[in-house]
Amino acid sequence: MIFQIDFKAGKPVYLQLVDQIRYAAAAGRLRPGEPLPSIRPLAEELRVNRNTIAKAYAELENQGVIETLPGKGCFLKANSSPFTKPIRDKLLLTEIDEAVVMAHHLQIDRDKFLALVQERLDYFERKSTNPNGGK
Amino acid sequence: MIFQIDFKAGKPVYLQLVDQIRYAAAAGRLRPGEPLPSIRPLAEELRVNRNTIAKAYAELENQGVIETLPGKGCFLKANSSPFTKPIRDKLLLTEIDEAVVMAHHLQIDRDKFLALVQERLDYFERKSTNPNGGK
DNA sequence: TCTGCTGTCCTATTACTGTAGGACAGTCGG
DNA sequence: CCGACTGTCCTACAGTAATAGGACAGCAGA
Repeated sequence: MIFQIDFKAGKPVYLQLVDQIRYAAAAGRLRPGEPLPSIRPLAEELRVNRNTIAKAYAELENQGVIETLPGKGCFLKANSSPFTKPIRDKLLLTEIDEAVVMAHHLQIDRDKFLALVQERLDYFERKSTNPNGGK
Repeated sequence: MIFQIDFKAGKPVYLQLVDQIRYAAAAGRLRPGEPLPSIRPLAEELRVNRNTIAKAYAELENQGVIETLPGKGCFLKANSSPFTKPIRDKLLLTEIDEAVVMAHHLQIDRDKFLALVQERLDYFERKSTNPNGGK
């Protein structure tokens, strides 16, 4: 599990980590129960303070993506999403609307958009179904 | 054209404006060539500094959503998106992936997700085709 | 129990971002 | 040409967010 941090990306390091881990989980490159890299070694490898990693992990725990076992480490959760159904619906709707609005402004027509969505769904599904999905 | 600002939303006022205007444009509630509210009156109405509105408009101009005619005002552009095709593709792909990853973590299955996407496409298309789309 | 690992809390500093007010430039109608 | 409107630039201030280092707590193996 290697992460790519871009220090001149403008985006906070801890958020880059959050994104990459969420993405990796959705792509099946990280599997439920699998341990995440421990905070200190990862911090050293990425040349960042430990608290930066800790903040990313804390955020992921809030989102229900990972869980922390005191003294043992952090692990990818099996059943994500601690949120109620109405909240989950709203979260997803917001994301979808953002994509749809973006498509409008980029002048991407409906068919092309739908094709792209299916392609990405395939991409993630294939990866997360295939044990060697990662790379 | 009325905007709803939530001061305790945590989200910056100028970004709330940007979102609402992008959304309104995609929904056809704002039409190409149509003038946006002038900065000062709108600022007064929303109880914000003019520069907060100006910042939102500047951001929208960067995104190619609106254009500014010096001394005259700001207007919704007809052909949005000043970006090259590869950049546009990347922008859209990022949005779509975010939605797909979100769906994964919320445990929304493929069919439900696709149905939601179509529903939102319908929603925006209907609005932007119907002159009284707004409300 | 001691050592070395795990994550966590508290605190401090730094940098940045959001917001604000004053002065300026372009346009238009009297 | 003057006044009232348009948006813009510059500067300043305040709050917050990102990052960092020290000290602490839980677990496991020697």
